Amino acid sequence: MKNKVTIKDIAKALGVSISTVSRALKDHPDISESTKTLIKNFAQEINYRPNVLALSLRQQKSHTIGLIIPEIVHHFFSSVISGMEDLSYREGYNIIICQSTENQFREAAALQTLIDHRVDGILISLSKSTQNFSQFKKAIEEGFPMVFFDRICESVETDRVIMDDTEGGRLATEYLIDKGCSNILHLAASSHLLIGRYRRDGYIQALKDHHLPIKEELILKCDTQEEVLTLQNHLYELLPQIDGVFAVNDSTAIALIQILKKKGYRIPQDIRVVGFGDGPNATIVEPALTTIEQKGYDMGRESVRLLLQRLNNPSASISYQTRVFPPTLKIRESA
Amino acid sequence: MKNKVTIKDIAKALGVSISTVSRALKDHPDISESTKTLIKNFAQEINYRPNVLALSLRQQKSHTIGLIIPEIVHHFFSSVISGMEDLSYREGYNIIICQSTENQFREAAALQTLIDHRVDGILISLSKSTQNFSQFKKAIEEGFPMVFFDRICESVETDRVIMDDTEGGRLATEYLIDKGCSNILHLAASSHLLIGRYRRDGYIQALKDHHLPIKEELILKCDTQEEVLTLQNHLYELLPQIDGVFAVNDSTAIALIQILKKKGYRIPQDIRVVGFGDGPNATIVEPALTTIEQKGYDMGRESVRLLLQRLNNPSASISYQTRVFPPTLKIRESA
DNA sequence: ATCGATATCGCAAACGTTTGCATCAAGCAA
DNA sequence: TTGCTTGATGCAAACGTTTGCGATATCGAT
Repeated sequence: MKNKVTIKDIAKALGVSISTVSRALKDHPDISESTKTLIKNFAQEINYRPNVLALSLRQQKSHTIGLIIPEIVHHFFSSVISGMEDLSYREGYNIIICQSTENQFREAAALQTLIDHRVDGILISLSKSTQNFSQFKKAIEEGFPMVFFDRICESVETDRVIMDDTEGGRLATEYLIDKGCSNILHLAASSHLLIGRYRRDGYIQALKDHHLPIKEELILKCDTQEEVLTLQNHLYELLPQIDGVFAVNDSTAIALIQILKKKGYRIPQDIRVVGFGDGPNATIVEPALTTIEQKGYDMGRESVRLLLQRLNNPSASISYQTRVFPPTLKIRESA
Repeated sequence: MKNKVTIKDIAKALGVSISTVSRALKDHPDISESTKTLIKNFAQEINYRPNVLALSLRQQKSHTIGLIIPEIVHHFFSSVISGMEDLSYREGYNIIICQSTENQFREAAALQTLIDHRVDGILISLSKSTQNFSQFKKAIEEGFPMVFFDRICESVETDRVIMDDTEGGRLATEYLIDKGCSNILHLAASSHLLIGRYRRDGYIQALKDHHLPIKEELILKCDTQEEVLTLQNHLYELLPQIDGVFAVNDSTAIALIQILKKKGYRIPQDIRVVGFGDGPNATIVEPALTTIEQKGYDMGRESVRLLLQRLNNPSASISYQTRVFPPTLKIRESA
């Protein structure tokens, strides 16, 4: 931060004007070749680097994009970040990262901070607790480019990158049915979380498709490892009547497998289990988890692709797009 | 980014000067209470937000810190990021994240980008491939605040946050010895990676302490899941003569356990295995992995604490500090 | 009435760039 | 010589702030 050399220093040292230096450095045709090389060489020599802050202020463009993410320590999300970083790096953008920790107030603060920082656009996956979307709507109405990924909100019109959660839920459940299960427990996410609702919808649809009864008591809100443990006893009571489980994510599926095994259940012989996510744990648990693959890295890339596309299209000509990633069932041993 | 209201707009609307608005908004004593409330209310009303870019440029301080990290998708590193983000959020700083993907050129580019962005300081964990540290040294000499964490470099003098890897390696190995192992294989990281060397040093020290022979052929460079698979045959040849394994990280330990089990070895009865890291996988693999705990979140927090401490101490008065986190052995079932 | 103190406020420079426009000299045609 | 074009460069405003200093008005004290 100290004694950084500026364009002004170059001008003074070479006895030319600031504007000449500026133009020379970016090959403006008005500047003679001789002064250009003179200035360029000198700049190189003293290791001149433009001040991005000043640039951003001047051109009203920061080449920075903001990211709001629920939890960084989460395989899916960190994969998403990785994909985002990779692509934006290639495109000359930087990412400012904010973690909402599933807290809507912190999420709101993050949005404000990012806007204050004049990021060119924002990538966001909603926190579980967010119920009020007015600030997002307002930002978008004001023309702030924003793309929602994974945890989106249907009521705000904008670009989106999601996967087909309904189809994922359907696929998972149908596979269980095909394997002969008829009493399938669904460990679900909170119903106001869209992805949770969709996955449940898929579960229900598969049951309907195969003319199986939908039993409310077999849909249990339970979407974390911890929750599996707290609901342990209730789960044990349910067990005798079920022969398959579709869990809303891998970690609950795995936690469930662990307590099932402790009770002596054999998987998949006694109970079949399928998860959602296909994180690295899926191949470590025994039996290896059959689960829905979720392409975090690709979704991350696609999100910034969509954002940049909008940034580079000055006019709001193109209508909002929704990219849907198809789910794939990774068949392993647990079902 | 569009029609953002500025301090100038407020001035014009209220018929006062720009400086008055600026001072009023920050409670400068020169401004009368009446104009203060007038201006503040108006600013609130039209939802004025200062332009952080302009601020940063003016005060030569961006309230932003740069992070260079090898791989985001890695439990330890994502925990570190999480801790960093949490603390810097509290302290009013933002984080710009760059991923080196274990590539020294990309790492160098990231450093330059961050400096160009005038971040107030940099947090970095070196890529595996980095051998040339001149740019870091230069940056530090120029007074750029930088703290290295985990993957540090001894030859550059700066603040550091590490864990006692030697002690970790010693602890792990000694535990194996205590359990009766005398032929212990070490799956090691590349020796130019400092943490790899230290963990190996700890391994050797434990052997020496207990008067066990150090066999070079039992130290194998193998630090990823993939490498375990490629070295599979070589490992199988080694197996008959060993009764314990200390792996440089959890994922190799787990990969090893998996191929051991495939060969019919019982763990820990036939071979004891201890890992390093204590990620979420450690409790999923069977048998649960005995491993060295690595406090990523805390190390992340401590890193920004150290950095902010230096930022807030204008003079370079305080000498460089190295924070060392003590390792803890998490005893489970694999050893 | 004069003076100094005090309270309020505005001017303008500065942070590091970019860029429209003006300037100036040289060259050339008439 | 005059006038016009062309090539090369500099001036200054602008991006949105902060801040040292000067300006003005008010007021009590002498």
